[in-house]
Amino acid sequence: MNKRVRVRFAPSPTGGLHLGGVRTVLFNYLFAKKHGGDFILRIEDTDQSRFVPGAEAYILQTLNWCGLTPDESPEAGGPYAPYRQSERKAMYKQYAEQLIDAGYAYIAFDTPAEIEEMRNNFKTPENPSPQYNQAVRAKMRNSLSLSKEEVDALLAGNTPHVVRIKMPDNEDVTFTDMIRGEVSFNTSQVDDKVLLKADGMPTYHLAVVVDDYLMKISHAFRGEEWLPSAPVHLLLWKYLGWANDMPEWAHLPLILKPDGNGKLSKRDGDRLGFPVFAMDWTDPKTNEKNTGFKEHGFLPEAFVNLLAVLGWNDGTDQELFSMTDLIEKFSMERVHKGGAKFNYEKAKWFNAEWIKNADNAYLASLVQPYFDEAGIQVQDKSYLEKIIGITKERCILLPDFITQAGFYFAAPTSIDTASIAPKWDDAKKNFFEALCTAFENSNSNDHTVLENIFKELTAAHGLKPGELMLPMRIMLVGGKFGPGVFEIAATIGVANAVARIKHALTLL
RNA sequence: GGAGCGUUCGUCUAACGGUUAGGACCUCAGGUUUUCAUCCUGGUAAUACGGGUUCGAUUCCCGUACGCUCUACCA
Repeated sequence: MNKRVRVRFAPSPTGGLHLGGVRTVLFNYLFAKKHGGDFILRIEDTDQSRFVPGAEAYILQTLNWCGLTPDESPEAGGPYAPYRQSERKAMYKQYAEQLIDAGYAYIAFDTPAEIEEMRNNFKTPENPSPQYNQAVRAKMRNSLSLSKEEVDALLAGNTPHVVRIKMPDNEDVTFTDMIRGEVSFNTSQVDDKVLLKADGMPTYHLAVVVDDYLMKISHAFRGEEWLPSAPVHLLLWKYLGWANDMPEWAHLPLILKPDGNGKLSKRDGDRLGFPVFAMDWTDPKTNEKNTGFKEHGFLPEAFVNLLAVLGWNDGTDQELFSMTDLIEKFSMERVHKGGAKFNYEKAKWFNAEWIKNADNAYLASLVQPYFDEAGIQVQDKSYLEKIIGITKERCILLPDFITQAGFYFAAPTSIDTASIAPKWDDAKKNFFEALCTAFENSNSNDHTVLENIFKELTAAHGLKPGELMLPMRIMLVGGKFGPGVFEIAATIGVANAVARIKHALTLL
């Protein structure tokens, strides 16, 4: 039982990656890295009708942004290529045939209309959605109910058909889930799932088993929504003769919408005003746009952190974890069984914490694009880093730096004169005019020098510093926010400060 | 309808039979900051319900309720 740890994330390329998907990746990744194993990205594109161009590239970009780069993938290749199921199509057929030959599967010729008819015929109040199972399969058109001659004739005539698993009657299938412990299903409750579709493509059920086997997957982690079909997969591993190679399973809890109940969906984000995708995603078919955590101004470290503790903790009070911490401390056994409601307020708190603790140069590189977009010119990189250092504790999301730090680079474009005007009078106006002169004469960029000048002048004018600080702040930064006024004046330079005060004076 | 899974403060969670049921977010009240934010101190707030087992149950068992997932030639 000392086989190499190999795990996979196997999305279908149908759209953007949302919180739940990224967390599944994260837990896979953490488990693999903790055990020195491999993390594989496999694209499950067996449903051509749902294929969305660009989705695969998007998924890969997202993983890279999060720092969850796969060891093997369609792009990176690897010893078990190809990693797209559509390119592995030819492999699945032989296993389907193997199952038919062994009596574990059969060929079914029923058309969608015939199945629909069956469902209508067998529908009762007690059983509103009849399944294609052992109770009805004898009444359908398949290799179990038809004679060999009929089947051969149908096959010779190229009649469209699928391959279905023949679920045994009343058999308990039990397995150990790493999160849930022992889980048990009775085969009578599960239907004869289609294994191979009429177009020759495998369904998820066949493909996941075959590929996990061929790719030597040691642990299979997926969302809780897969639990009910687990017995099908278990049986397939057994029927194919691979029982000894079967991976260990863990079904991850769902991430729920913040209000009400149910799985978090992309619609919830727009409805409640927060991102659910990792990065911006525009559906090329519908042009529907969903915003991402990245573009909202989240640090990837914060995003990974908040996802990790949504359903997992290390048993201590620690909440802030770096990727290195997570790799060291993660364990699947400590993952919760129940779903967790997503809370955007807490998510923002994680980001604020990460911004406060981040390296200034690193933050500068992340902030730069927002400044570019806002038209804020940065001449001196080290100046930017310095400014970020003194403003980062007031920022929750990266775009907050535009308002919290932008005034260090250019005079504010809008000045909140409305907050000054009510108490404005000539005495104050005279004071600020005198202050400009005094500042100019001092030619000092030392905040204590400037503060002393300011205080001496207020005394000379018979005014109180308290009623002049706020107006000065607003003149310098545009509003009621920011670090200490004299620190700001000293940082932007006394000449700039004077220019801003003079400009503001013309507006009052 | 059926099957499976789940259920501790509003939210995320800790407590692997014995705690005044702990922490964090949110919120509220103070303090620091002559702005705002940060920061600091403190408060409110939970074991779904009913039975067992046990000297003792948040914890183990059963039932009930509620919720979720699945019940496709989608994953």
